[in-house]
Amino acid sequence: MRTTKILKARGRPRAFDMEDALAKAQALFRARGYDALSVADLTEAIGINPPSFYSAFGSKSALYGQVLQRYAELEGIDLEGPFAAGVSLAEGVRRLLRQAATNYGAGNGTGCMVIEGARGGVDAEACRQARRLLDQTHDMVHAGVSRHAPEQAEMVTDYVMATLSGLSASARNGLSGERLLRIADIASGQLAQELADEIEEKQP
Amino acid sequence: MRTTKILKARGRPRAFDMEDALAKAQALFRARGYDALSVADLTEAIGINPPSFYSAFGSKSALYGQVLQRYAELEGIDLEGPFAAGVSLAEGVRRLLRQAATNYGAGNGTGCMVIEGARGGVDAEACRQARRLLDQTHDMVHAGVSRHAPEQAEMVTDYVMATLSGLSASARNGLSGERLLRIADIASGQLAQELADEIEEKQP
DNA sequence: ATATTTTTGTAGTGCGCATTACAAAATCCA
DNA sequence: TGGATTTTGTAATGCGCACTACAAAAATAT
Repeated sequence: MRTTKILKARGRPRAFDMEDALAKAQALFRARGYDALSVADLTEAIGINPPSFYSAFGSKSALYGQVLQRYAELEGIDLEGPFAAGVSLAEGVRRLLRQAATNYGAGNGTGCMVIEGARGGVDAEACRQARRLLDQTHDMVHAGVSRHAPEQAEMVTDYVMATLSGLSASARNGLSGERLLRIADIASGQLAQELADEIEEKQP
Repeated sequence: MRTTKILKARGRPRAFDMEDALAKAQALFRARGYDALSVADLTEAIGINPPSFYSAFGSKSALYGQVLQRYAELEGIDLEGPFAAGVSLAEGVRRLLRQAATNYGAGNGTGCMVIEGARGGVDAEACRQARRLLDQTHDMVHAGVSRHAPEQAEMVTDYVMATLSGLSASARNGLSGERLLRIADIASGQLAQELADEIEEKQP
């Protein structure tokens, strides 16, 4: 709708494009992380001065939160499809991990913004903001796994989240999309075997 | 030997214990990372003033390098045993990952100091120092794997390094040693399956 | 036209950081 | 005892950071 922008618009109009600014901030935060990116870096990249920055975004931390949300919406991986009805758990995990590998590999060595942000550094509040999103991801994976294998949900979720972290770290270490996909394939193949063994034990 | 300390010792003697100071610095750097730990934090923890700090360690970065080395020697995982003769590749990887899980879990939510340090943040030089050690680890894993399966060495090494990163991240997320071990078991089981499949394909 | 509202540019603010100048103190060597 | 050497404590230094005071500028509302 954007009624705010079109219908009203009192006062002096903004001299820069908001979407462009958010896109640039997202790319910078994703590449360098919260702590290593200064407000001066941001204002220079956007092409504005500090007062415009604070008037538009409130604070560095607030912009980071907005950008994290934007990243999750625009570039986050699909957590519903892989656990939909008609897809086995092993196959769902395989799809999830392959999707992550492709996604992280396409980021040009940046990995996942949420996972890397949640690892934290100097600013505790920024870390918390990323953690909130990562916790949401964790809960959605847990919910999806629970529908197939409630008793092993914690174990499988632990494994999936650890593998996502490993993929993101490997992406940041410069691994190609192909090599990331190979990691995802090994990781998901192993899980199929593990799940098959468990079923065997319970239904001999 | 410590000849330097006992035989010579000109000038005013040091008023603090060097080993204690290094141990404290190691614990702090491991828990908080390089950027989030200030020299003021360090001097306060050790119980000295800045001039003593710089006289003893040179700089924050130099102390970090020394402490990283110390960590690798004292708490690093064994990269030789798992790839020794008489141990299959799958079993070697299983031992390596279980060792890492136990090690990272014992760190009280700190994960691996080298892996986390290499992820970087604000200070590029500190990141490079950790990276150097992580590259050494990578090369040793690669060499160990190569002796068993030279053609798949890159793939297996990628997988092992990614899993180590995932375990370290999971440890920092607060997972218990038990849950980390379960992740390590699934991950090593998955690789064993993959390796078995490859052999099947080549010797049908 | 005038008042109102919002953004803009210039030029700062205070704070925490790693690091250091300096002189007194504590040891060894002659 | 006196000179050499190193560490110590006090107290700074300069720098980069997130953030802001202020007034001019650019739009709408009446």
